[in-house]
Amino acid sequence: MGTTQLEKAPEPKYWHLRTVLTDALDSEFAVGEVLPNERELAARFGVARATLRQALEQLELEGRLQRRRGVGTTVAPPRVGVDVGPVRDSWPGPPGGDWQTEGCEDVTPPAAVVQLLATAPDAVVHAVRRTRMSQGQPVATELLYIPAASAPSVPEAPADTDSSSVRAEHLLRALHRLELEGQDRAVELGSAHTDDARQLDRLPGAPVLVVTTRYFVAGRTAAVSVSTYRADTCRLTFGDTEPVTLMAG
Amino acid sequence: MGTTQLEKAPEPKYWHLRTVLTDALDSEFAVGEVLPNERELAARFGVARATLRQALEQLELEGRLQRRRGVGTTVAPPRVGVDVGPVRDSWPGPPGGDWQTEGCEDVTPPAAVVQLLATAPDAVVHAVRRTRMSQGQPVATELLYIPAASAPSVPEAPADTDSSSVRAEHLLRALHRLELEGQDRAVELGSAHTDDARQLDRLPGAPVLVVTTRYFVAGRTAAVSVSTYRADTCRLTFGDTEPVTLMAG
DNA sequence: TAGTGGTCTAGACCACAGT
DNA sequence: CTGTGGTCTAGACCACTAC
Repeated sequence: MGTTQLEKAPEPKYWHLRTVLTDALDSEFAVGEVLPNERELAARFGVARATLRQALEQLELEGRLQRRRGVGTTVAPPRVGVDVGPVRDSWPGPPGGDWQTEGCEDVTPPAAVVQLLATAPDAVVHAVRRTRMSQGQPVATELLYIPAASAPSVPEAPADTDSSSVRAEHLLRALHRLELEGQDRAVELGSAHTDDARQLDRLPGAPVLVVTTRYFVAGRTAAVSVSTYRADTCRLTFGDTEPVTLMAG
Repeated sequence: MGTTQLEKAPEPKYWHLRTVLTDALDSEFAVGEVLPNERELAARFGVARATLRQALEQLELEGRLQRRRGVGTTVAPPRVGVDVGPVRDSWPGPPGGDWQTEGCEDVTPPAAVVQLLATAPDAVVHAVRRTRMSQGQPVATELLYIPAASAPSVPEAPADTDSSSVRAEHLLRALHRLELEGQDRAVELGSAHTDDARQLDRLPGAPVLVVTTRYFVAGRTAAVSVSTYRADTCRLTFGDTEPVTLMAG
């Protein structure tokens, strides 16, 4: 046998590159430091730029790198833990939190939401748009779908003079008057659509964690929120228990 | 002005393709149906294969498509909701669940886990490996890290004759004897490493949802589990409240 | 063996940020 | 303007599955 090894499946180059770069990031780079540009890195490793980029994409997805067009590739800080858990079953609102309500529209929600709300397929519901900030950066956008039945005090077609964000506050207050029985969450991977991508300062298709929350009132789903978190920078935390003394620096 | 439009930023081809294909999947394809191969699709849309593949990658990431080398691209079924929530604060175990314990090893855990366990950086801890099945397919692998202090009844260095999976059962039973005070979860995006990828029937680097759970006993972290779920096929559900009557088909 | 998706290349051009 | 990452191309070859 001419070959000294059986070597069934050679590791792909981009995966090996990812490993090498991971180790380099751990040992030789500081957070915020800028890496050499892609063309130089590719040359240095003896691969095509596309292959090098495949490795960088992995690392960006894992939250190790941050790439900005026209600027360069920098070492990303550790992911920020954003709390998504049920601190207490409660309605969304602006109680000192880091959420910021942007405004509201009347829309026919996507099919998945229609199914959760059990409304008519072409029914128009209120939709409050909010943004979540963390450490000065937007980390999530949210669309809170509120069927008209859940907010009867808010007029269907508001006067144009009624500011969109004022109306959003009305809707949230209307929700708070309902007695919340419980909620329900699901997390899945998605890709940022054009609007979300722009708000999150990402390109279309960027990986996001989509958190879908159902709000129950009187045995029915009174509202549904769909929150879109940047998957590269966020770690979603669920505090299932009362806060425990942190023991890890 | 020669141009009739301002047209600031034209949509990337791969993103437009993704939209077109999404609509096509919604209207013209059934679950399980196989799509034309990539070379033909690329020709049909008048783009290079790499561009077409960029769109397919998006759709696979979103759980709309399933691609298998040597076979083809098929329309994926809707994501399966796997429950990850605190049905009741409880230790992991095989109480009729869909978890299957594979065996155990003694390892020095990764830095992130060491930090959570607050053990010495080079300390060896027990690690029970489990796999979660759903609808006949593996959807997650898990490594449950148990410091020796949390399972004093299990010998440090077992006889080789002691089967790995038998020892794993011993470790789980030892945990069950401790009074669990609470738990803690975090979800983030990761990429499947070589071992996990193989167990999940994916390629290295495949997107996964990593669920990190801390188990608290006597005010300290008695164990940490790191579960790796296929991000393309799984939707993680957190039943924060007692089960509510489903109302959406 | 034939056909599929996965990897890799060596280019080109574009959009954007900073000067 | 220059330099960066983002998009796109037209090929080639490889690994795998199924017949």
